[in-house]
Amino acid sequence: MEKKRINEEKKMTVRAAERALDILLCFVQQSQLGLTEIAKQTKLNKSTVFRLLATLENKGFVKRDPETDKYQLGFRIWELAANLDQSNDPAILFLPEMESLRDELDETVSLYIRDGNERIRIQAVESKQAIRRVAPIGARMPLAVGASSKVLMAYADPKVVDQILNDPMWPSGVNKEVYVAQLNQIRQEGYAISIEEREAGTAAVAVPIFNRRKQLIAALAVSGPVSRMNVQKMIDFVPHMVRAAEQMGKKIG
Amino acid sequence: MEKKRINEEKKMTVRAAERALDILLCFVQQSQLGLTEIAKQTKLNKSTVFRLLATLENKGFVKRDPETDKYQLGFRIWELAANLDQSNDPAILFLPEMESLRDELDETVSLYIRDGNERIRIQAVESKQAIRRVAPIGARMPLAVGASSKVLMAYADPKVVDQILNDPMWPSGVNKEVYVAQLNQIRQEGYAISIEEREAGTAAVAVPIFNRRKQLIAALAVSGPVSRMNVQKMIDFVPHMVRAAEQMGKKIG
DNA sequence: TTTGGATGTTTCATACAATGAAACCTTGTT
DNA sequence: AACAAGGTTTCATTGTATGAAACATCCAAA
Repeated sequence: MEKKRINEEKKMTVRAAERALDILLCFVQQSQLGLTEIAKQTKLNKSTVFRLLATLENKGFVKRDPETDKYQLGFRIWELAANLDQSNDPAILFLPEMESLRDELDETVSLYIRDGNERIRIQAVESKQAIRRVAPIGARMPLAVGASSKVLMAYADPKVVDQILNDPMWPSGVNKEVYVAQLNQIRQEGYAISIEEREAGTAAVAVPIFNRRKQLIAALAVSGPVSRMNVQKMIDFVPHMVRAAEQMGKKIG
Repeated sequence: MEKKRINEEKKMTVRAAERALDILLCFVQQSQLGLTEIAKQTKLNKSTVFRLLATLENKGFVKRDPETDKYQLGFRIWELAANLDQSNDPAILFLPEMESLRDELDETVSLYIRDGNERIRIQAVESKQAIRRVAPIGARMPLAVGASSKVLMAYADPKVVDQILNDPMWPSGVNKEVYVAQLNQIRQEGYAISIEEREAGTAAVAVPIFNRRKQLIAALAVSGPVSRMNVQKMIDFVPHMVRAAEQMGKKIG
């Protein structure tokens, strides 16, 4: 029962998986490779390479070029690459919570910040339902309409609100008194709802995200087609959204 | 007696590698995942996931977010994505035509190929309308239902059709006689229509794409919410789609 | 035609690598 | 302090990944 003490460091890795990844990495240098070539580069047995390639092909990570019969990377790499971003701003930082919320509520979740007299959608994760609210990241919208706009305004500095209300660009169709009254109500209730306010067919509910100093960071919104989003349902969403917003707030310095 | 036993479904794949790839694929849907979450999704033992993740991390395919301590995709995915050969891939080659078609019809356009007894959406450009058919690339669907499925089957090799119809996985709810009759009709008319066939609320129309030798390359589909997609409208789409499909076919060798 | 060399594929016995269960940490919450 | 939840490590057992070698295919040269 003697123990092998070859390596001081214990490897807790899986050899077969390691080899599969090594094979994938061969394609960093060359876009097309034959089985034998790969075996040579990786110093693995041909049979081993054959089976691992079969596995990779099976899962769509590599495919064979019908012309040359050689192997090349498959579509799965695109799928993965699409999900690759990271950084430190809220748009990235809050993504996990937004995804959880999307999974809970099954509707599109968006994140907005104010920029001047507009709001910007800085992040979004969409519902997985075939018919869903689609939310392009980076889109700019007026602060006069929409649930998220009102949340951003309700918790903004009063001076800023004043300035925006008196901006010549403020839409004449939106009554300022009514609007200010809505902001008061939103501050009391902690959420805002809009139904086909900015966009036909779409309804949304939004809550504020605060940092630890109770300063407004962003607005978190859930939106979908009016056919699925009645008022009661949106009110039921609020506690979930508030909890998510609190988690997000803790993440910020 | 039988000389050719095509597609002896014998697994020549490596389980450990398969599982590692399954773990990677979890990140297609979520950008960050904990070990336990992954174990749940893949139905693998925690220890197994731990070791495979260690392997993936070691090779740079995943890394841990210092903040959340969760796993996310690593830099290696970029290296691979940079080397994807796009030149002869219909999914890339046909993108311009698909975008034009989307702009013409203002509904989501998808491209499907057959893979075994399934179809895969290898490319999609979505309608710009807020409420739209959303079409994740890479999605796999059964060949038994849906407009694109039937187009792929209608123009497939009869032997292949036979094989798929007799596959034990064929859904018992789909009558084969009716199905085959539909395939005949599709061949005559040159297009297929489905209304809430595979997915509630969604309708689609599909046409075949042939290469110069009149071999089936892929199926081109336009889909949207049933509220916008009535039968007459879809029939009106067909000439536009056929023209696009012909352009695409010419692009292929 | 035969020969050879270079690919890719399949078979098989065997060793040992991968595995699941359970114990063990760590961290945060009540 | 007790608990829960996520992550890590250990260990015996087995079944799977493995290399060697045979087989198959192709193509080009003799």
